[in-house]
Amino acid sequence: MSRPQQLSDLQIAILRVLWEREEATVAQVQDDLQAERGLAHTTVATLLSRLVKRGVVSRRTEGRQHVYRAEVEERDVRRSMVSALTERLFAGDPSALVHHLIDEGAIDADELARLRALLAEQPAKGDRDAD
Amino acid sequence: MSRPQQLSDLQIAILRVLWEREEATVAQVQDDLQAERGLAHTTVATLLSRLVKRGVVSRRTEGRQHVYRAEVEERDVRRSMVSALTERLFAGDPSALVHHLIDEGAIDADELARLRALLAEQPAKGDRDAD
DNA sequence: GTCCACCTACGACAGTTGTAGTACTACATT
DNA sequence: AATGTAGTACTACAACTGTCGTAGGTGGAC
Repeated sequence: MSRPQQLSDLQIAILRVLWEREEATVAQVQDDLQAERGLAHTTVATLLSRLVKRGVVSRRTEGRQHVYRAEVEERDVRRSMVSALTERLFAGDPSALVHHLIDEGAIDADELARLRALLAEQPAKGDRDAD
Repeated sequence: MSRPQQLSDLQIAILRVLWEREEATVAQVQDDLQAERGLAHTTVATLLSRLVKRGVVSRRTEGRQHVYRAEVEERDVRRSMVSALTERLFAGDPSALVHHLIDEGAIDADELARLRALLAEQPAKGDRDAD
């Protein structure tokens, strides 16, 4: 179950609302996305339906309204999308991705320090296979 | 210039061939992709044309053949795609992405050690803004 | 009891992608 | 010269995506 595969920008934006709210109606999703994207109510409804059809989102009917809920976890989506990207662009080597980020200067000094700390406390996790 | 935007899996696969070979004909690209994807010659030609049309790839005519060349650098594509992903999934925080990778255990002990070393030798690159 | 306001369902349409066939051209070989 | 071959151009088509509009149903306000 939950093989999130690849999701578009908009689809993720919608999921983000659902993740935050736990459950949401079309109107709530539309509202939350109003700032970044002014989508018509029906557009949001359509998107949600399509997401339901592919099992990424589920819904329950409450009165004459549908209440939607994400069926995939943010963590899983992150995992699958990051790993797809890593596959495509970094020959599947996640540390090459990290390398890239550092090289690009995408991570500022503060964050670098935090990462150093994180790495320091990270023991040999290599054999942690349990997933 | 070169605003690589988002590229699909296949498009990147093609670019990868061009990056490696510097220049390539349709036949060469098809050949190199033969293993991972058995695409018809015309399919590859179509893909390349579309890439040319959007400026990602250029071509030069040599005899009755076209010789294609990538017009975007791998590094730029990586940058824009990674940053788009970071935006979407990690609220634009690259270190959250690194955090995720480490959390997932995607990076094994060896690589972790290498990253520690990398981080250690990485000075305050925070003010390196030149891009 | 009527009518409005709110929702959903469905259809539509344009643009992109993956995939490939067909048509056309031009070089090379006999 | 005739023909085969290799290569490109163009067309096509199905899926998916982003975007809505319209139609239809239902509950609430007068």
